[in-house]
Amino acid sequence: MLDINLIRKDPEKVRQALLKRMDEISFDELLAWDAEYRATLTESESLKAQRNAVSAMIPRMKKQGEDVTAKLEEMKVIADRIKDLDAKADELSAKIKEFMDALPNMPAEDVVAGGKENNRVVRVWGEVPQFDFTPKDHIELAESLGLVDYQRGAKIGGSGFWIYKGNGALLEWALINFFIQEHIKDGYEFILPPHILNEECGYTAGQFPKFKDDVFTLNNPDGRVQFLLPTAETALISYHRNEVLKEEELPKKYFAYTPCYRKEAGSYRAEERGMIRGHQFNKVEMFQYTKPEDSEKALEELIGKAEALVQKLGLHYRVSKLAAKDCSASMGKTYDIEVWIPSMNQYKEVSSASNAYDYQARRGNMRFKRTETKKNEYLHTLNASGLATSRLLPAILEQHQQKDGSVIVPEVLRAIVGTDILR
RNA sequence: GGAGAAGUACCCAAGUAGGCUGAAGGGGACGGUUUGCUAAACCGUUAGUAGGGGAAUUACUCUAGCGAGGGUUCGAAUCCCUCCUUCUCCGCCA
Repeated sequence: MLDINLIRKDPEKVRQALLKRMDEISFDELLAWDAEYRATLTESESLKAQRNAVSAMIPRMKKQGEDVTAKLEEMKVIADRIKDLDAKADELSAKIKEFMDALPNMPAEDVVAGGKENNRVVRVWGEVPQFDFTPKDHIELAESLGLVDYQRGAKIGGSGFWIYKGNGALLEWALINFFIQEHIKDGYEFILPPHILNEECGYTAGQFPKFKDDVFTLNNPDGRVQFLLPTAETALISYHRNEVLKEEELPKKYFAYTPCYRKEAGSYRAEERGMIRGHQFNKVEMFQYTKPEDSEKALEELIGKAEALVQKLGLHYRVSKLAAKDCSASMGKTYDIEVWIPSMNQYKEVSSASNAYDYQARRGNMRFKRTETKKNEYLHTLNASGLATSRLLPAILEQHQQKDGSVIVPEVLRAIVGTDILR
């Protein structure tokens, strides 16, 4: 949610910012509704003031034995008028909210306009691995090493599901555990949230109402909206919903491990076989609530942490700064970490680090009390995957494969996997 | 799943034959007096917030607000309805 005051004050500035990610946007209608809304409110409130005054008089008049029937009649008319005005105000405010809800975040100053094609690679780490043999893709490796069972995954869950088994399960588990240990070392608090969330979580995150179709919704007979989280961010953003935090407890740093459940309707591509895109994947997610002045620095911290993890796994990757249209709607600035998948001859996202600024905080009414001014201000919220394990596994298998079809286990995972090499 | 009870400010808690109770009292916190220091005692402060009008960052003013949302009424913390949450008991269960 954007601050409507910004639009009132300087609609053109907001418009220009949004045009980086939208084809067209006009605030004329919104501003007209807004003006009418405020006029209606002013009238209704002054009538309420009158009503309150008279209502206070009535018992006193009664006490003195005066006749109040004329006053009662008069008030009846005012009460009706108030009802009408409030109904009109509610209607306008609903329209305004609907409009505001649908607006995406404003891209940061330094975020360029346009889509994917304008994403800019800001860093590359390591080199594209060269093989003196014909490398296998991760599906072949996973099956030949007995790590993943795609057939039975589809049998029990449907297409887009797979099963980790044996050393594959251990490897996945080791990744999750490795990340958990690293985040704890860095002072992030470990959270295991519910996987089924209520509607407000989706609204606060910015997935609702626009992107409702992307998530698995429970079929509740009473019509109550509950859905499977598409990322732990959706849970963590609501952790402090409707709260006012103390300035001295900021920044709040959390991380969570959850599977992520996504419909991914229509987004399959032939090349994205195996574990590149599924309906359920594992991810460890970092999250920060910060003061406004600290969020830029926090974003750099998050992307740095995520990169350090990929480095410790010895995987070649690059970092891209996304153009405005490629950022998700709630985010003002996003970096992606993309890891090299040899068989695809492509980089695939394993982490996305974003600053939502106060966009989500407004939706979820999350503030902190500034000690100096004693005023409440909106927090800034940031999230970063650290990391999506289900996409790392293909990268590890493919990048660390040997001529004989074995795979070298990254050193940091060996204690849990229990072996240096998978064969 | 069945049956009950409850949700009031930082915390505890009073408050229903509807009307100067936007809210008694206590605790805590903060400030002060006393004191060499601490404790104790005493005095004082402790709704904040959101929104509208207006000054247009600070006066002023109005509105809303007693879990949330509706309703009845001239007027609701108080009456009615729906929902949410918590607690207790029963059932089921990792």
